[in-house]
Amino acid sequence: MPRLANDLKESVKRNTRKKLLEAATTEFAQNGFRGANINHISIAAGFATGTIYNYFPSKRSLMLALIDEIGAHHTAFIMGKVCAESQSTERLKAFFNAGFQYVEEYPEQAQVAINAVYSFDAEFKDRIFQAYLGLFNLLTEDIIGLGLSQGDFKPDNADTVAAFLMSIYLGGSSLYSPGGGIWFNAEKVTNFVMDGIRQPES
Amino acid sequence: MPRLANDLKESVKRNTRKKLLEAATTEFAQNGFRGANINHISIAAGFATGTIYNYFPSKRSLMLALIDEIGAHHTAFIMGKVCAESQSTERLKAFFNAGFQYVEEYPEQAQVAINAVYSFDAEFKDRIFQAYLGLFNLLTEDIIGLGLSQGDFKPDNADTVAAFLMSIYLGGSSLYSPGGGIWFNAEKVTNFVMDGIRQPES
Amino acid sequence: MPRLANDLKESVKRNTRKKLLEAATTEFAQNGFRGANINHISIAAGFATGTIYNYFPSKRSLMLALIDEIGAHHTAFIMGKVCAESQSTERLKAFFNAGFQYVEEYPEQAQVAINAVYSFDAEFKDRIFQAYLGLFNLLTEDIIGLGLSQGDFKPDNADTVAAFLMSIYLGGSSLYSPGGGIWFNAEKVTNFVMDGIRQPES
Amino acid sequence: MPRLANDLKESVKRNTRKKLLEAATTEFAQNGFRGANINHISIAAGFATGTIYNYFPSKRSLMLALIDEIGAHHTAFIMGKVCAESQSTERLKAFFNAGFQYVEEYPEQAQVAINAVYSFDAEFKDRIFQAYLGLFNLLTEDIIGLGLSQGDFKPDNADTVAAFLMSIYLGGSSLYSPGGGIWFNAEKVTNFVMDGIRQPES
DNA sequence: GATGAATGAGATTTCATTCAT
DNA sequence: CATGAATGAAATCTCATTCAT
Repeated sequence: MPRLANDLKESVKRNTRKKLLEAATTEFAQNGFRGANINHISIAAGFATGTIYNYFPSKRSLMLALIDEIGAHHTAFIMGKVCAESQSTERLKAFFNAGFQYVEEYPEQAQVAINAVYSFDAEFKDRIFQAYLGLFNLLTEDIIGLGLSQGDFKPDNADTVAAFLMSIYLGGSSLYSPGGGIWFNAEKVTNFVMDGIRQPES
Repeated sequence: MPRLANDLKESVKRNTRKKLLEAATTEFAQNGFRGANINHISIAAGFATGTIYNYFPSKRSLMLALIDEIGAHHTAFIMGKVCAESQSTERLKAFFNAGFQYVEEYPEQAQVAINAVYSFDAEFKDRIFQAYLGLFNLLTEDIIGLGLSQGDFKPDNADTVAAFLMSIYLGGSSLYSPGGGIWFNAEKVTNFVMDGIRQPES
Repeated sequence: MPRLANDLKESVKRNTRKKLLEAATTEFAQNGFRGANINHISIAAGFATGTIYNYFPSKRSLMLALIDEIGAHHTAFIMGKVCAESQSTERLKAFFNAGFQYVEEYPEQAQVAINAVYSFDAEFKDRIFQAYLGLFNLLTEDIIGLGLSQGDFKPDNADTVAAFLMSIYLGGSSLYSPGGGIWFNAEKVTNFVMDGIRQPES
Repeated sequence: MPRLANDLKESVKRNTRKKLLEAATTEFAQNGFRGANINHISIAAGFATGTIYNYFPSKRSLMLALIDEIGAHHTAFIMGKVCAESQSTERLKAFFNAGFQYVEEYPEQAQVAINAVYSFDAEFKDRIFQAYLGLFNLLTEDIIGLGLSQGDFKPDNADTVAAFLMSIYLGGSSLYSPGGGIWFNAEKVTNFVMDGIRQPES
């Protein structure tokens, strides 16, 4: 077979997979895993009902793939903005800024991620934690760890602080409702948090 | 019909309803609303499948009733401990203490409440916010408002602060896993929060 | 609950189960396991599609239950006629007579049993062998064993002869086609077989 | 187009068809007609899913072609060995010998043939009987007929005896399990049968 | 009021077949 | 002629709800 034909097919497949994942994001965000209808996803993506099974062997595996996809996307989004800063304080601010911005720009992806975190399904929970390990490490090492070593933050266990900050991010994101904005803005949250962890100037 | 017989009947009905709600709590906590099986609930409560429909016209209305029940219970539990204190700072501490204690003592109720908060179902979301209005008011008026008027807390919008504190409570509770305890304890959270909202002594 | 109401319900259930198994026999006989349609079975039995799942948790378990049922029925049918005779030769004749008679009277049950024997499904194969163990023992002990001890049959390994006779029965039954009768009759088969296993008179 | 190119094309097509039939044999043997997956067959044969439809218009027609193929092969295999003998008794022995040998050497082909015999599908049943007509005739005329005319066999209706022998062959073959050999060997079966049909020496 | 057998719409998944490249 | 992505009808199974007893 000619090289071009092969390339074309690969690109068609990539495109179809992308469309399916996009449609799945919307469906899962609106209806949750159990409420989502696989056939609707295929149709919404512009295909016949069966097509999705050429790409994902089951509804469950589609969800897992989506978790991976979103975790990577979300992490990369925040990581990019955080790493542009060099001061720990600025990085923390960037973390919440980028984090809340992600929720506003990609509300459906955020919703799916939250679904997974609060899922009754152990596999989903495991997978989402895996998918966000990079983000957790970013927080632990490149923000809190840096702040501790730079003397910007009060001495404390980095993991505990990270868990706390993640839960603040999670709690804040959960309260986001499209159109209504987030109840409290990133600036405020950052200031608040900074008050709690800042090393008092002596 | 004699008065006593009527009373007995009423008491039997109340008891049946209570058992059904208890079984529903467990089922909903473990499987979520969509995953819950109405017939299993009835059986687990010690009745036949149809019995539940003598008390609740539908699965949905059962869920709504459960949300009301849990909201009232949860609010009363925290309110009792908070109002035993008179200082705003102590009240705030009591809020987180009682709050996390509730999650540990009634993990299934807490799980159902969290499910409802993160539900895709607008009606559930509305209802849970209604059910927790009392708790929100407690926070806004009897803790933060008091702290502001007592000069313990930095001037700020009470609602925003309340939303922030609720989201911290929510985030913390969500991370609770039975046996593992809560990732960060009430004391730590309270201290942290206090650092953020305390009026600096002049 | 009154005793009578309970009895009534039990009898209703037994009746429903029986109707479902009857309909299943016809459907499986005509279409095989894979070709059979569970919904058609329920409808043919006079119920809604879901009813069958109140009695059998899956299509597979329905098949297994049917195999058990047919095996017991088939074995009892032949055993009754065989044990009415006391001479080994007469018993052998009765075996083929009753065996072919069963195929003619219950062609669908026979077809389902044959399906199971030739199934690609290891579980079905195992189960049908279990279900016919009694018949195999009847042949081995109460016919061949008896014939050997009575000196009617040529000395040989009883199990091997039993397997051979079973395969003759199976082969003969398989060739049965409704309306066309069996290609060769029981008398002929018995005589034939007798020639092969009879102890020559000295 | 040059002659040679045409020949080449023809040979390629024959080869492709052969590979497809081989893969189909394995798939049908393992999973039966309904359980077989057409796409798997194409892939297993080393082609794309669609290729099989360039050779067979449907799954059903593939099965029918396979039945023809196997019938012819099976018949030729046995016929060759039988016709090497001239005595009816030796031919009968050769029939069972070759028959059981075929089952051992070509277990998948044998399995497909047996499937077809016991199929619920009238068309498959008809076709397999057509495909084995030659073998049946061989038995009727060149073995039993010969035995009768040579005075080796007891007078009887040749067709009935043939049907009986076929059913013995079928029963024996069905009991074959790879590795375990056939429950009773050709020698034994032949002796057994000979006892039944031999003309007693006067 | 309690019972539990029956209901049937709806969901996931399979796979023979098509057809544009 | 080969390819393989796409198709969509059909099948199994679930379960909230009903209703006669």
